[in-house]
Amino acid sequence: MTSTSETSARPLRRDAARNRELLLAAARDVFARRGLEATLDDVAREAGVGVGTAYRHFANKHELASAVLDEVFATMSAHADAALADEDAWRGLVGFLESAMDLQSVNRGLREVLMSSTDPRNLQQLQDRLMEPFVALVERAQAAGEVRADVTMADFALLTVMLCAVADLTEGTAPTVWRRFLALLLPGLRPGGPSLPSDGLTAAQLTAATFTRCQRMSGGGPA
Amino acid sequence: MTSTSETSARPLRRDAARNRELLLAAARDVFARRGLEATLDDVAREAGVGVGTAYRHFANKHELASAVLDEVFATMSAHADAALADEDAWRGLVGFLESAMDLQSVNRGLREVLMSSTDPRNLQQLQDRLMEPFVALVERAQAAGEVRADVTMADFALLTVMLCAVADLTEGTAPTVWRRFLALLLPGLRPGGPSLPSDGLTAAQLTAATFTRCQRMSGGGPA
Amino acid sequence: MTSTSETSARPLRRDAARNRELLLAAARDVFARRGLEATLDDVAREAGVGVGTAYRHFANKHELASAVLDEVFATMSAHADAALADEDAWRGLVGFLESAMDLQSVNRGLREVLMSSTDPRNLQQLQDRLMEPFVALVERAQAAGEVRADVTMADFALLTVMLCAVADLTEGTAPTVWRRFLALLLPGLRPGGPSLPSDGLTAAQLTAATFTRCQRMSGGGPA
Amino acid sequence: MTSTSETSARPLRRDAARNRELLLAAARDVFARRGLEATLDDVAREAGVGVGTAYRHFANKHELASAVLDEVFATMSAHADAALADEDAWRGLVGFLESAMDLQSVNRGLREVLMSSTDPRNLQQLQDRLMEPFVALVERAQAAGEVRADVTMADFALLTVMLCAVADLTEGTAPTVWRRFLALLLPGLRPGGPSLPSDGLTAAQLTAATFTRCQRMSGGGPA
DNA sequence: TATGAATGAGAGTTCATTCAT
DNA sequence: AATGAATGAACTCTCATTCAT
Repeated sequence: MTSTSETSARPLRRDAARNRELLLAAARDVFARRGLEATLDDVAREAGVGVGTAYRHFANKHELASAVLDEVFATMSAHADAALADEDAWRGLVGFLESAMDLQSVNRGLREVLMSSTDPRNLQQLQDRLMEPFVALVERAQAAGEVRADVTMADFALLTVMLCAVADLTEGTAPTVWRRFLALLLPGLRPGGPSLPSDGLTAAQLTAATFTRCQRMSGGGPA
Repeated sequence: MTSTSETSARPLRRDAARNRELLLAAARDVFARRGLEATLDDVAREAGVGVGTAYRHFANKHELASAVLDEVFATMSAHADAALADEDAWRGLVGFLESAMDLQSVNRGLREVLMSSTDPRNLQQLQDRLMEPFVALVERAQAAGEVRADVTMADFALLTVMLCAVADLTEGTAPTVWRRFLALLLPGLRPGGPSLPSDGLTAAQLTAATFTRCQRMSGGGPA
Repeated sequence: MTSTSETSARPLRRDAARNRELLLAAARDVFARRGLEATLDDVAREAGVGVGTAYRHFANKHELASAVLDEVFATMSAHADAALADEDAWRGLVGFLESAMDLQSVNRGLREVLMSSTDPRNLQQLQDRLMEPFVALVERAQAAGEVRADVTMADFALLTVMLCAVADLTEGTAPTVWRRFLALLLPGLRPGGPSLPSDGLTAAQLTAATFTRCQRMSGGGPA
Repeated sequence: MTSTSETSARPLRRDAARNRELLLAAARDVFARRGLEATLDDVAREAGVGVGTAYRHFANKHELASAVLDEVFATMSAHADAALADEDAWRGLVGFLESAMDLQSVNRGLREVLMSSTDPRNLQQLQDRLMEPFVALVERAQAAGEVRADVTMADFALLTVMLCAVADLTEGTAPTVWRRFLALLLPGLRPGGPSLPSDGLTAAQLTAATFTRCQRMSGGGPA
């Protein structure tokens, strides 16, 4: 479930996979607690290995962070899929948002990517795996008349970004207040409300927005 | 109008106060455009003075940023005061939120403090000057039956934080979408809605929340 | 004479020019003795300043090395100009080659650039300043019937490269043997010898050759 | 023919000698193409074995390079021997030089050792196997009156070093120009020319020269 | 008082070599 | 005997802050 990307035809490594796991675990922890600006040395130390080891497993800090975040995105995608299985379109959508926020509210690094849109690669994940079921959830809810027609998928995406901001600020003191704001936001998305100003973002605009900002991590980006 | 907080009994010096203004102007611009991670060298260069001069006027980068942000907070306070002059409690409150967001949506550094709650000092500003009329606005609106009773001033504060997150992401591509989400959020704060989960933050909690996170700027905080 | 590039309209820096000189002196020494792979930390230490200081004056190691080598190229150009003043075309040419080798034979870093053709920028120097009088020297000697017609300027350039190889090997033990090989090479370049195999390089080919190899220094080149 | 120097009384082991061959083959290729700064990991990967295996067979990167270069030196020795079989002393000598350069012109690593005189060990090879017939070739040519008397074997050695410099620079663009310079150099070595400045190196000096420079490879020499 | 040069700790990354499996 | 993961010192470059001029 938590196992990592066995990307290519690599047969599997021996017990050195243990270190990879140690590193991923450390990265999960460190990046979640201290954000993505945490040092690779810190991660390595937390994992109990040398920095060089980190670089054996991951090309650079960015790759390690991506690996860790990919896992979360995968989990979120799974949740989105599961939400589609709910026969109640609205409940499915809301349930997904909550499950996504459950993850985001305890993961500072995750919030940072979502809020800062660091780089293409993560976005790829977001789009390829998550975007699809996410869009499906929204459109299904709209088709079912549970969500107003003039709302876009990007509205829901930005909704979680907003809740991230709340979670960011309140993680240490009131880690569940985001639920309050979710509750505040949802009614406005149901049909029947007053018309909304400032058109919602198209998917393309959302992508553009997330692409626009600081793509650098480790020197100058994916390199 | 443009003169800055000569907090204590310092009489004011010669035309070297001009440098202070130059620095503040540069800092306003640079921090607004590039965020607080901009270099003090950059600010000094933009101001046309040496870095040393910056350090003569401000203890460290943090202090300069604070000075600049204090101005904005002062402006926001003024807007809050003005909003209290509106006889319509709800319109006043909403008008204030919009004016605050007008400032925040074009000021990346400002958004960063608000979203990250860098340090005590800024908060002081927030509380001492802004908080009071802000609270008054909210309470007046509640007294007038325009805002539901179980909503706190912190809810409105976090509301702007959330919109900051939106503005952050869309500044380059759709700089006014935050209005859409403001419109989405406001109805829920009016009386008559369903009860809200997860108690709103008290003022103390809000303060605490903003205190909790990354106090470091320049090494490890105010030093 | 040894003063450095006052490139632009910079009025002149105060006594911090002293450190620049210290750095250049140290770089001259260190690069000449140990070659270009010497550490910037080493240069800084030798100069008695911190690394940061080095980076204040020079964007990167490459720039510092270039600055030092530019000086030498300038000196070589001056020698070439002086050689053109000699009314004896052949003596002028040979004198220039000897003076160039006098510099190269005691400067390992210089030899490395000449032999390895590190990067465009140095080449620019070589071409813009040195190439012109060098070509003039050669062509004048050819016009005077002192150099065979089928010899190109590149032949003389490569001739010094070859002597660099000798100097490289014998610097510590027999620092003047290169003169022996110069004496060995020169007769062949005079008119009347047997035809030479393998066409001489054109100027373009020479440039191409020097461009071809390892352009990286400090990560990935001039960046 | 392809088997390698089993120096001492080691009987020879099983088919794990195959790995040695794989490594040598890979090293031949990699060092020839990319020079001696190529990574041992690269060599191992090219060989299809682990780095550890490389370290089982060779004490360090240096040893592997030496082994590979020993082969080339052996080949060169063979060519020298063959050249001695030519009844024409001059033709034999020149033929040898050409055959040596044929090897050197396509082998960057080889040129690097010859030009940089990395360490004792290689030199041993050079002296023990190559030096002897080389000296014989030269002396025979001198005895035959084909080479001027004041020329030493070291002159011919340095001659090839010089051509290496040319080859180094022109490998990618004009891989045969070295022949031009060989042709340029040879006439000067025949009897009857003007006396040469700067005494030629003695064999001892040549050895000393090659010993003098950068003995470090892998930290600080053979370790 | 203003300047801007100097500092140096720290970040990301590489690679020869060692050693557990 | 073979593997290839682990190590960690070394290198280049950045930037907040100090201090000599």
